[in-house]
Parts: sequence; structure tokens; C-alpha cells
Amino acid sequence: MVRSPNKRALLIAGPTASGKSALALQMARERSGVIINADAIQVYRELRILSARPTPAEEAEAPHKLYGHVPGCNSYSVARWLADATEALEEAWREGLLPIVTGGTGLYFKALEQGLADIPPIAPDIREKWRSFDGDLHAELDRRDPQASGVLKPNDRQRIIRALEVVEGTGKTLGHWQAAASRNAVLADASVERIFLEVPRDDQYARAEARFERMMTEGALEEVRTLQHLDPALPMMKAIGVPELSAYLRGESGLDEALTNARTATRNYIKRQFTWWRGQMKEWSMSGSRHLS
RNA sequence: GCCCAGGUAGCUCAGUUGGUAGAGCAGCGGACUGAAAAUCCGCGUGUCGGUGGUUCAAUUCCGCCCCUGGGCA
Repeated sequence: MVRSPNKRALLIAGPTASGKSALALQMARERSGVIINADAIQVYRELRILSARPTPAEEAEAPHKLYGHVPGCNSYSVARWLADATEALEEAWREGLLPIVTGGTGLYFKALEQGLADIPPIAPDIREKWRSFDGDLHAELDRRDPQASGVLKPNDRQRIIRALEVVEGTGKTLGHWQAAASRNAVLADASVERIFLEVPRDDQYARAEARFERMMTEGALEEVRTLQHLDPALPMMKAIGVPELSAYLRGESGLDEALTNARTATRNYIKRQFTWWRGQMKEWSMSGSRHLS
């Protein structure tokens, strides 16, 4: 693959609270870059504190893209992010700026580097239909897409519904679409520099818990209070801390219990991020990983 | 001091009509293509509070002791 010299990008990833945003900002100043968000929750407008989005002051120090640009009543997705990120990348290249993609969402980085299957959009009511289906979803999938039903675990509702909506909506199976070469790997012909911020597990947990305490003093509870009218099934409402603090606000748990649960959810998330990078992003550990003390 | 209820996995607890025990959570490992901060899968030896006794066999039955709740003094 020929790499075009004018298509360059810096990718900064790492578990939550590892210091990605600060490093990205520093890099943006030093190398005249534009920061592009790769975090699935920082895209939501109403969740500034709990998602640890850069502050207005930080955003003023360098151009930031894809932060808080989605209203929380909407569902975002990898596909939409990939489209938005592609646009931001191309704009940066056009303007001669270095795109610095940073965030903790592994799937977004994978889509960026390896592309995504080119599946046509599916009418929302098809997904809605399967979501409210009260029969055996796995059996339904087995009837329509035996290959997928063989791979997916019977309890993996979310993926089973996706597989079902794809066969029904496109007439072809998920496997069919995924087998076709994806042509949207934006970084395929760019020269890419990768940095994975890595901190020992226990330190990482401690940093994240300390940051959560800080969020609480900065008004996280008030932020969650303003969201209470929204459907709890919305992706934004699944952000770490939102379900836990909402339970407290509804009087379903004590504050201490809510805080403990949120801290636990943070640790669980960090663990999953490590697993993702170990299993899915093998090229990363071989190139440019940076270990902070 | 007396009465009652408990003391079992890191935590909350279940259980064994006597044959050395199992769930949830935590933790650890794993998967991952339009909800991904999501979703899902796998991993359970711990003086069953201590100590004596009965028994082929006690975490389980009996005695004593210790600890924690609650009640009565």
C-alpha cells in the first residue's frame, strides 16, 4: 500500500482517566494539530462532567472536533462516528493540520484503521420490532441466519437483534456484508503514529476512582438530575455513573451505594478496555506504545 | 448477668434429615463490525468462629468458650 505523504495522523488511546486528553492537547499545541474525539460518550452534549469532556478553556487552546455534538436523545453509532471522523480527518488534511484522534472506544479505532462493513441503513422500526419481540430471539435467528446463530451466544440479545435486523432489512446476512471488503478504512493509506497510554492496573483504578470523586465535587449529581426525563435505554444514559446516580435520585439506593457501584463500573470498564487492546489491537503494542510512570 | 438470633468464599447470604459445601456480587481471564462507557462468555479449597465430646465419619448433633446484633435486667 502506498502511503501518501500528506496524509498523516496521530492516534492516542488508553483506558479511561489515563491522561489521553492532556497529552492530545500538548501534542496539538506542539505540532499544530486538531483533536478528534474517539470516545462514544463524550459525543453527547448533555454529559460534560461525567464524560470528562475537555473544558471550554481547554477547547479554546486547540481545535476540537466531535465533542458534545450529539443530543443525548439520539443514538449515535460506530458508523456515524466513522463518517463524522472521516470528514474531520479530511478537513484537517486539507488545511494542513495534524489530526490527533483520541479516546477510549476501541471499536471506533478499529473501524478507523480497518473499515466497517458497508451495510445499508435499516429502518428503525425493524429494530424496534425485534426489541419488543417476546419470543425466543435466538431461535428466530437460527431460522433466518444459521451461521450467525451458531456464532452468537443465546443471551447476547444486542448482537442477535442486530443480526436479525440486517437479514430482514437487507435480505442478506450480516456475514455476507462483513465478508465483502470494506472500502472505508480511512487511515489505510495514511502514515499513522500510535500511542497507547498504559499505567499499571492498580494505579489505573486509583486514578479513575479519584477522578470520579472530582466529578462529584464538580456537579455530576446535578448533571444527572437534568437527564431524568430521558429514556434510560438511550446510549447516553448507559454512561458510567448515570444509571447509578439516577437510582439514587429516584430513591432506589443510598448515595454511598450509588458511588460504590459507579466506581465498580469504572473498574469493570477499564478491564474491558485492556482486554480489547490486547485481543483486537495487536499492532498497537508493537508500535509506539508509551508507558507513563 | 440472663434470654433470643447469628458467626460458611474478599462482601451479602444459601445449604448439608451427619459422608468435608454453592449462588449473586467483587476479582481475574476472554469475546467483540451501526447501543461499544454497550453486550456477552468462562474461572469457586473456603481451618463452614474456637475447643472438647458422641460417631466408622462432625461444618451439620451435644457441652463449654469467644465474637457480633437485638431484647430483658
